[in-house]
Amino acid sequence: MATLLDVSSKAGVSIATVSRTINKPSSVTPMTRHKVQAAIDALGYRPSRVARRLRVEHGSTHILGVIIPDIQNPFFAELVRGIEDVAQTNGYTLILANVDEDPVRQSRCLETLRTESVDGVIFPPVTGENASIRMLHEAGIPVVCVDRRMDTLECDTVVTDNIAGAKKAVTHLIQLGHRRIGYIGGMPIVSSSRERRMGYETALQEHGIPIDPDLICEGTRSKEQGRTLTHALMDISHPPTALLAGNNLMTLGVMATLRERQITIPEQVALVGYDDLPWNLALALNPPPTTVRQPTYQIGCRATRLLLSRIEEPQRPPTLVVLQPELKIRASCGSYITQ
Amino acid sequence: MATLLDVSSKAGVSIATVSRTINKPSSVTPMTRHKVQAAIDALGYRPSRVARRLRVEHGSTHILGVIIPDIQNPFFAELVRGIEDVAQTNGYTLILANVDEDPVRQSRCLETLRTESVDGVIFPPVTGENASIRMLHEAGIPVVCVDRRMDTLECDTVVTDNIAGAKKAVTHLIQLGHRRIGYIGGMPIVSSSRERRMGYETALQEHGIPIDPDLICEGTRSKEQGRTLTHALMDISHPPTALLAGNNLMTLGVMATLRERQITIPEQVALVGYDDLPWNLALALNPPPTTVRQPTYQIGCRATRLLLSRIEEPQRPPTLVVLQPELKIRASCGSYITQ
DNA sequence: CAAGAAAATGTAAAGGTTTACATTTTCTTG
DNA sequence: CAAGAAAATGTAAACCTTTACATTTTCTTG
Repeated sequence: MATLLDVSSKAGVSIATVSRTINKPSSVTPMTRHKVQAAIDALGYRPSRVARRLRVEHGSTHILGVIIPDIQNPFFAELVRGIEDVAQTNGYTLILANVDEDPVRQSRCLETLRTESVDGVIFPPVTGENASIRMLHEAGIPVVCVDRRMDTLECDTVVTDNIAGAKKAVTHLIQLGHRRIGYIGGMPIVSSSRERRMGYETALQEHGIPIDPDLICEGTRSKEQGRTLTHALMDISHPPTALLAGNNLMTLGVMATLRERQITIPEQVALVGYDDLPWNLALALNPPPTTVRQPTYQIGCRATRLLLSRIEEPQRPPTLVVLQPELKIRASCGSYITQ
Repeated sequence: MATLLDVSSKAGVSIATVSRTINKPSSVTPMTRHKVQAAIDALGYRPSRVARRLRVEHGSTHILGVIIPDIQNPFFAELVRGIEDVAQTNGYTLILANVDEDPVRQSRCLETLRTESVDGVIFPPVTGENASIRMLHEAGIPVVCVDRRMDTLECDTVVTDNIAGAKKAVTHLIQLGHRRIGYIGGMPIVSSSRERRMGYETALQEHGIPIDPDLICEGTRSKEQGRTLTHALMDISHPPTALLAGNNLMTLGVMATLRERQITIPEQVALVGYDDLPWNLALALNPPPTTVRQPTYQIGCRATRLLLSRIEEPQRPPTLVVLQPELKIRASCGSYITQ
């Protein structure tokens, strides 16, 4: 690999001049500029980002860190895509790590990002893990929370309005005549699950429907859990006529279980899922499920722009961006039922 | 951020001793080791990977670059997951870039990876772009090709046996009695598409069925193309009774189009798709499609191990790993039909 | 054209680490 | 305990850039 020195000696100038030619061409005679450029081309020289990074004090390393539970979850894939697109157009590169909600892996990854001195980090936090974030804070590395929020707004955050999303879903079911509506959601430590449950309860209350604890099931965000919880819910003495599934994995679990139990959707049980599937894949499902769709790609974009702006202006107070989800009505709720 | 110097002065030793304590504890008195460790803990010191990388000559930067068309494609998501898992357990970090099959974006990304002096790169090449790879070669950065192969085996490669996969699929259809089998595949510049078509043709030949060019459609790997090509194929005078879709996006496009045209699967047209869907999502489709399943996660793992071993031993001759795909028989081909 | 200002270029330090080599300390053994 | 070997530690250079400051060149203008 050619270095600045190689170029400078080939061009017959000092390394400072070469550096300047690259970073601030206006500060250099057209003549030198030309000579240097020729040398650069001849040698195929590219500045080492590593060396550059070491030198430039608070200058950009132009790397962003992204930590997510699992890239195979279409929600996070879409999120990452949004992040990467904005990052790439702004000349930033992405470091990606999957941590499977495992706190050990997570803190190891955050540690790595710190030692890589990335310019910023985007990740969905779990309540109470402010420690990791503070660690980054102290190292002067800005953080943007996505999808979930912290208890206190310590850093920029981009989420969707989960309460509104769940409320829309449940209200839809109520308007269709349902009174016994079950909720199968994720762990309440993650803020989004908590909020969705809150939206569920609010919608019921607003329509004067009592909240029946038997109809509320919470577990981890896995498909397996979706199955188990569905079984549990359908086994109670007076089972629900409609279900709200708290995330995409659970939606699939619920659908699979109902199919197994020969319970038809929407005839016997109506279903609204949270999180849409990519590629209009939902349309290929049987039946195409009505879902609460989050603008996931947007979340990624906004989060990244927020991060870039904070890198510019580190002292700006933390911002909270709340995007609105949308109810995609498809076939899993049927049409109005009487009573 | 505390530096070596901070630690050394706090511990009352030289920076060299601190460095040694970290990298080769055996070369240091238990007593100093203890002092240094205490200082490190007190200061929360972590070595800067950036500085380390600059110094260590051909030592590891412990970063791997991964370039893919689109992380939202479940195939690549699964691939990346395999890569990341192996990387992470070996202490490597991943840089990820989506390039949408765009050569400009791709070469820009490869350039970035070079200037980041990553330890190695994993990516699915397109025929004829050996240039980019050579560039990395010259910079001494090893490359592993996945999913697709180059014309000449210049670097380690991990693929599945696409010919065998397509052949299995088509043979299955032939055994079910089909004679007019259409092929809707991706662009022949990518080796996997080329090979799948080859497998398709071979299977027909082996059963003495003439190849009808009208039944072969090729386009980009998008869902839209899947739609267009399906329309084209079903509009010919003597349309096929069975279809092989060349990749996951196309499979979905085909299914959607057939549904639109009220053509039932498998009654009116049998279908085999290439690439399975994650999360057993295929089971939720209507009908669950028979697919050729690649061991995608495995590909990622193998590729990464291959890359790590090459980093260890740069001179080893290039290896080709071919994994076997599997035919997942589900409902989209129906059962045997007579004639 | 002189002289001072402005522009271009050069010199050298700094950034945080690793490591070859030099120096000091500890150990071994006669 | 002396003296030489072995072990531990220290010193300083190197990795490649950027950039403050110094120096040289070019330009401006009276």
